[in-house]
Amino acid sequence: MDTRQLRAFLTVVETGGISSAAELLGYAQSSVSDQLRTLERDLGVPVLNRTSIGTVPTEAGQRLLPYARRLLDLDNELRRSVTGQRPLLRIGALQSLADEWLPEVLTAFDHGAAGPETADVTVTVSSRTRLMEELNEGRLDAVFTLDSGPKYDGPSAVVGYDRVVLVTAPTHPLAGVHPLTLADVKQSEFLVTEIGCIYRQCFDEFGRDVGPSLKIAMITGSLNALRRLAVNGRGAALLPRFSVASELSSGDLVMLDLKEGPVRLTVEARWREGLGPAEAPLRSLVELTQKFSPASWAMT
Amino acid sequence: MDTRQLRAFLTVVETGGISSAAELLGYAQSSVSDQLRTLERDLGVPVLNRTSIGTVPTEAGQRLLPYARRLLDLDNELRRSVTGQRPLLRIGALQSLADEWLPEVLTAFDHGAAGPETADVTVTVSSRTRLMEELNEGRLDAVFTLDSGPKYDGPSAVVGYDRVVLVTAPTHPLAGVHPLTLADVKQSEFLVTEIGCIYRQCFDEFGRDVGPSLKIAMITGSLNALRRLAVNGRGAALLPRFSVASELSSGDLVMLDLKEGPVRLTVEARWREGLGPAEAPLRSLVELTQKFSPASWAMT
DNA sequence: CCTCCCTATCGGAGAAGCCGATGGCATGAT
DNA sequence: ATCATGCCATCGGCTTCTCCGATAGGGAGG
Repeated sequence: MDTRQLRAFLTVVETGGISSAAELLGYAQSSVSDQLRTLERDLGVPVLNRTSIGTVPTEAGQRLLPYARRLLDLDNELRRSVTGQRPLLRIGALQSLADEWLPEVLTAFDHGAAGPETADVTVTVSSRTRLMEELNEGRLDAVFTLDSGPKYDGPSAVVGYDRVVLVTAPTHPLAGVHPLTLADVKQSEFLVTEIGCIYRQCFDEFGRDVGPSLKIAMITGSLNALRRLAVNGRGAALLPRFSVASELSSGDLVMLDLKEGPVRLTVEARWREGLGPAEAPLRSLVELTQKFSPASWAMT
Repeated sequence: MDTRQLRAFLTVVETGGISSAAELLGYAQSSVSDQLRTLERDLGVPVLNRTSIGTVPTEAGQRLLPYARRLLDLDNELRRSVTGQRPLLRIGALQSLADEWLPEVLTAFDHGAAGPETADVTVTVSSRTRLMEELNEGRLDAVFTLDSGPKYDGPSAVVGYDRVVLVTAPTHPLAGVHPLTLADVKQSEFLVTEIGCIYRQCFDEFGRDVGPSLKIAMITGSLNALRRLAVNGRGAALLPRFSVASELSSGDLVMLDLKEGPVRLTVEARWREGLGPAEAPLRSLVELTQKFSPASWAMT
């Protein structure tokens, strides 16, 4: 049994085909085919169903899948441990968290941690659903996400809270209205992100509460673009407060004092069991995140 | 990375030399030397210190050791899972437990368990210290031992209790004495096992309580030999009651009613964490052992 | 029916695995 | 000191495996 064979198998399953796996791995197609044949001869059981449109795991292959992942993980962990490197902690986060919050936490972690609690940290930015996929498939060790989504049955911890706020540029018509009513809000145009994004979800919930008449001025996939548009007075946006913390403090955006609608958000850390040497650093990091919540994170 | 290389490394460490490992594995000495060189080239770090009297792991090799074991374990588990075999549960036990108690428990387990709680069970008989060694090194998944010995920091459960009894053949002079006093006992000659055995420990404790004048008639390493000697009237023996249960019920041995000295024994199950698919069967087995304690096991 | 994409197979070149034999090196006995 | 012993690395050889490019088969979709 060879890690190459397991990696080949895993890549075939993940890419859905032998040819694509071969290209990804830098082998000839025939070589991967050979490797798989060797693996199946070794195991005594076919693990892949080859069809003319692709290759999918058999029942035995599905049983093999988690083992292949664990073995390859263990192989990486082994190499780090043997060569005396620090353990690797692969975390994932939503873009907003990765942009506005993780950098400070991670620098604090780098400076504060010591002994067995240090680790090399990689951060992967992705959507909530993809983050959970990667966590479940073992490509990530831990994720930080804004709550919601299906239940997670692994270990987790609440890291902090935030609320959703309605922001505009200070020059925006709504910015001077006190107090602000829902009727005023309905006049304005909104900047929103694409469906599936946490911010879009907030907006949709807000829309359900307020009524169906909210006007969408622009849809963008990039959080930074959306913020810049708001700063330039192109409309209002409904966002977690921490994600516009710097704009609020610099005055580029103002928070409207609307009583209705603000949604409470929970920032949660979720991780895998059996992390090995990365477990201690992760726990230390999670504790740090809980202590680290800046003033702007407090629930008001 | 290849399982052969890891197996070679592990065998070298366990046998203390490359030549011995090669012989054990069925390779030529030069082949194992090659395998190790390949492994070290792959890892980029020397993992073995070769000397003219043997080979021992370097610091990096000691870090490699637990990973090698886990990987090889995982490889075996994988093969079982993929080929649809039941998980393997490797248990170890003291000879007395393996002889007098486990057979019935295991047949009950075989007949009663179902679904994911079945497993192929292997039983290894060994001394308490070796059992704990093999458990810690991952060659056994669980052990059943009579308590005592150093603390164990893994999961464990008390499976039952027993007491130590003084037995002789019914024809033995002591058998007719009622009530029996310590003075009577000191007249008799004892059959004992070798140092290190649980029975010998009972005897030694008894000796400390009674006084230093106990007479040893014979020392034997075999529990069966000791029992047959007792049955044939060659002396008295101090043994856990369950280990002579059949002889007591058949009348081949009688239990002397000595008030002093009986020691309480705890039968304990200890197992590893991270058993994988063998965990559910083990828990089921442990529960079964707790329910299964026959009447003769009750503490009186 | 033809085309396209995916995969298996084949033959050859190169690499790796394995072996037996040899030699170096430290230890321990003579 | 010297020799013998046991351990390991190295070398040349044979075999086997690995990988590749090219080719062929076989279903899906136009």
